[in-house]
Amino acid sequence: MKNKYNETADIFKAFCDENRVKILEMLKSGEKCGCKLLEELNVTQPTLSHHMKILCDSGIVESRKEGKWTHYKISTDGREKIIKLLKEITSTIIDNNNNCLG
Amino acid sequence: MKNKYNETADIFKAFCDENRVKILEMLKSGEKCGCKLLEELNVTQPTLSHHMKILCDSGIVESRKEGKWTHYKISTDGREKIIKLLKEITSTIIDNNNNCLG
DNA sequence: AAAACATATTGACAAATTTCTATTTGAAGC
DNA sequence: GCTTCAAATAGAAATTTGTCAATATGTTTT
Repeated sequence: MKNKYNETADIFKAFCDENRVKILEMLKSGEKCGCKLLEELNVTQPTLSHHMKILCDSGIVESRKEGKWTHYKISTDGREKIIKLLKEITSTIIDNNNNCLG
Repeated sequence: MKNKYNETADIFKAFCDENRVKILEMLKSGEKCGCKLLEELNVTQPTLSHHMKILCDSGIVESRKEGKWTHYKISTDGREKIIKLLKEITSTIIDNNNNCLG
């Protein structure tokens, strides 16, 4: 059964694997297709596909199909939501106003 | 071998377990001792101890020993660092200025 | 239609993580 | 010193996750 704690946990799973953090770094410079990402990672294609699914499901990455390619990029919208979520789950009654911590 | 990707991944592991998210929620209202947290979670004491170690190691929680009790609270400092880290690893060349998205 | 390429899915296995029981450490009170 | 309580550690079992090989799906090109 799914609950909000679980859903939050699943979102942050995007950031708790070494290869997924590497993928995010590769996407810093902009949109890239799967085959390009695959070249720079020491994993097989199905493994990459698995990681891309987790990244997309969490909302931090969005994909765009174009012919036989899938292009991935960091989602500005997803990013904002996740930053907001992190602020929420770590806020306290003393500092629960989701300040800009810069 | 440890690298920066790994270290980042370890930090976000704090947020990718249901029970740890619950613990953070319990700490929203302020400092609590381990035995208090234990009352509200359906886990054994060694399991709680394990989760508290992961939370403290990531920097999001800090502990204070007082007699036989250990008091835990969300670390304002750790929180700021992790929010900053999340912004960094999800920033792009278009939006790499770590804006306040709050 | 067939071949080539990019990606997704399936199923199996290995590694990591979560959880427990049992035990240990350390502090407080009798 | 002994008991009690809080927390940590060790070791084992169960579950989840990451990975691969094999295969399937879907698109483009010949």
